Amino acid sequence: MTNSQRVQAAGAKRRRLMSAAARTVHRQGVERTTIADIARAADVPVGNVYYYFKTKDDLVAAALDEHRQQLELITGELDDLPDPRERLKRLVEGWVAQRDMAVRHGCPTGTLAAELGKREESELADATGDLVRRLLAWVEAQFRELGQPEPDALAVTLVGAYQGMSLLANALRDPQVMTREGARLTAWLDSL
Amino acid sequence: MTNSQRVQAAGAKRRRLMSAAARTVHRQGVERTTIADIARAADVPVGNVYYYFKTKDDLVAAALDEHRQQLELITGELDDLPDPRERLKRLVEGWVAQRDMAVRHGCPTGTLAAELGKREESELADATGDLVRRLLAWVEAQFRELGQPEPDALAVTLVGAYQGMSLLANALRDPQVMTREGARLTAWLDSL
Amino acid sequence: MTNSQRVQAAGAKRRRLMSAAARTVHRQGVERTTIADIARAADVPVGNVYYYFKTKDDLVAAALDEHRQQLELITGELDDLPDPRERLKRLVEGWVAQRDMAVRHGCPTGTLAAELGKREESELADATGDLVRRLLAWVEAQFRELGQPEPDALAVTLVGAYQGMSLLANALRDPQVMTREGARLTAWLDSL
Amino acid sequence: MTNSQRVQAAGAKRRRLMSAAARTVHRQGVERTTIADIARAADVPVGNVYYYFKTKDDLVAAALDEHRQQLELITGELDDLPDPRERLKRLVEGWVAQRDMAVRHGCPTGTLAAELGKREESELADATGDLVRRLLAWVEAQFRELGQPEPDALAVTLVGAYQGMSLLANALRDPQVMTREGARLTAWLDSL
DNA sequence: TATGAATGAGGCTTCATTCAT
DNA sequence: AATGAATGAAGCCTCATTCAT
Repeated sequence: MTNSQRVQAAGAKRRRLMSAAARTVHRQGVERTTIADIARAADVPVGNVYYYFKTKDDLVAAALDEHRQQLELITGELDDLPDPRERLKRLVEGWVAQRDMAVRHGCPTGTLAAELGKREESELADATGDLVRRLLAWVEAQFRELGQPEPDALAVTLVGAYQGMSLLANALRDPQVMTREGARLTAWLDSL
Repeated sequence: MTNSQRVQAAGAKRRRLMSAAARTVHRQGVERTTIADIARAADVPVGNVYYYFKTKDDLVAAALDEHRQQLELITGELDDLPDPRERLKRLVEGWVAQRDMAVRHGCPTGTLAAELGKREESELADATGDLVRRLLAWVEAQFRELGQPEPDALAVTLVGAYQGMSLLANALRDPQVMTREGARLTAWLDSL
Repeated sequence: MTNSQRVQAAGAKRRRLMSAAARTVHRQGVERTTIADIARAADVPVGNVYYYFKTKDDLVAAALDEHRQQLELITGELDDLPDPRERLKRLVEGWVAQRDMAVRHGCPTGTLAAELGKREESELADATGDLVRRLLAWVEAQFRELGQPEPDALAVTLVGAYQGMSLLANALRDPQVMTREGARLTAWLDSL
Repeated sequence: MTNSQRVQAAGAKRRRLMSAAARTVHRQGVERTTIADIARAADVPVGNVYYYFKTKDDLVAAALDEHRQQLELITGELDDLPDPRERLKRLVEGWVAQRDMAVRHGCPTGTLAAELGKREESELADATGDLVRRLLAWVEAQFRELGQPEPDALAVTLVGAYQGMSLLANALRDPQVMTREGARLTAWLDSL
């Protein structure tokens, strides 16, 4: 194995841990996820986890970062579309497409925010806030490009609707919540 | 102390524990709340808690029940209003009035749903679903009384908006989310 | 078992833990002593230790307190002697009598001071300092009663000699260090 | 890099590790010092430490050796003085000159002895004993040269006083202990 | 020799739950 | 019913040591 391969492998391991952390925390919640759970999911010996992340909170932060990357990937792709309205509609489509995930575990970011939001003076709570703000900012930019007044309020409405429908779909174990609300949001975007 | 007083005191203790469980779990989340936390908040010796609730999950169920009682209290009062539209608007008003709580700890039911929704095959998850359904049913009844088509979808929209705005207000630590979205919902209800 | 007996038993357990902590820490040093070591020595289940002491440092503080009690017991008895010179000579005698302990593990307070003195801004370091000061204060009082000038300096000399001879006896594994130095100190006290 | 340069560099690394071990262990104590601490202080990668020292105990032994070298350096220089009394007085002077170090971390050898002396059947304990004996032997030689009877006992007294005053200075965080006791020892040496 | 990475044993601590009165 | 105390199963984290190259 060459040096660069080793570095790559090491980077890969770190990334595996980040992804495993994101996945496991989404499925089980922060507090019900143990380091051992994440280690197992990443196929890494428990003791070795601490070589990459000093504390469990660091791993949770990494999970947040993973979601941030996901977000940027998605919005980055949507940015290729010429029409901001189309971008928003595709965003909603994506949410609906993931409805089964929402039914089982809720929105990854939203449930993380709900759990971490209870911590006071916490870096993790702040980081979750940042992540949410990032999504809001992107959505707001689309509304602004559409020439809408109060694009920030519209962004809160749209993202809030997504959070609400994910939470209800999860609580009711009903994917229809996602499809129906998704359709409503799409219609609403078209009506603007 | 007479026998009936003792029974009453015991009932009071149980109720104190329920209320303390609801309050503490709302503030800290299920997993970060210990039995000792609840016992302290209820001013009940730890060992005694188990006389009233066999397990921690039972206490969480009791917290859910406490929220259910709250819900019934509120909807019961609203039912006194003659106009269903007014009832819904007052409901939204109540949400906005509690914005500081939402900012600090989110919606009690919603955050509980987010945390418990991760559990599979869990009575607690089911119970949370029931609680959410109860609210939805009441809201749906109002929309039906208003002669709206698809009152169930409208209920999901309204309650989802509440869940979403609570989550965002909490994540962003911003009460304005509640006031602005509240105003929008009120206007929407007026427009129906 | 009556209530008072139970309380007594509980107190006894706490005291057993304190004594075990003092003994074990003296024998093994702070860092090489585990909570499990102390629990075993006190015949208490590990988990139960935390009912009495919140942290390991608390247990070490308790060990210090145990030594403080020992010190007060000893000086209290010596205070019954009418002559302060005699008191000091008996103190030295006591040190020499314990020479085998010194050879094996050094002076309990001194070795604790050596180990904890490395911690900066530490309550334990402060507590050790207090304990040392207590002994110094008592010795100083005797020298003052003897009409000696600079009784505080003499106290430092005497206690310092004790610490030094204990350390050397331990390092050299030689009880003679204690007897010879003890004799010298006795002669010195007589010469004042 | 030539072969000899490499060997020299390697030797330098080894020496750097020894010195770092001595310094770090003196500051933090044996058990609170990690291999990583020493590696960092020596600016050597952790994994590389084991090329020079097989175990942590070997590193501690190296620290002891470092102190032995220091001792020999000091006594070697003092041996240049013609008068043994002067040599001893200068030794004491050196101790007092280092009072701030004593206040912060105690005597390097003494605190090591206190910590390692608790180990039974330990090579490290033996090695510490040897180091102490070396100092005693040198001091004893001076007293012998001065024609004092029982030079070994006098050596124990002097070195013991040093250990005692270092320990007290450290425990009380008071450099005055060093200056006052140093002055007393100097006067004592003059009086012999 | 040099080095980042890996490994696993063990220590501290928490906490739901049970026990003895 | 009431209560302090007891119990033990985890969970998080550290660290000496080893490995692979």
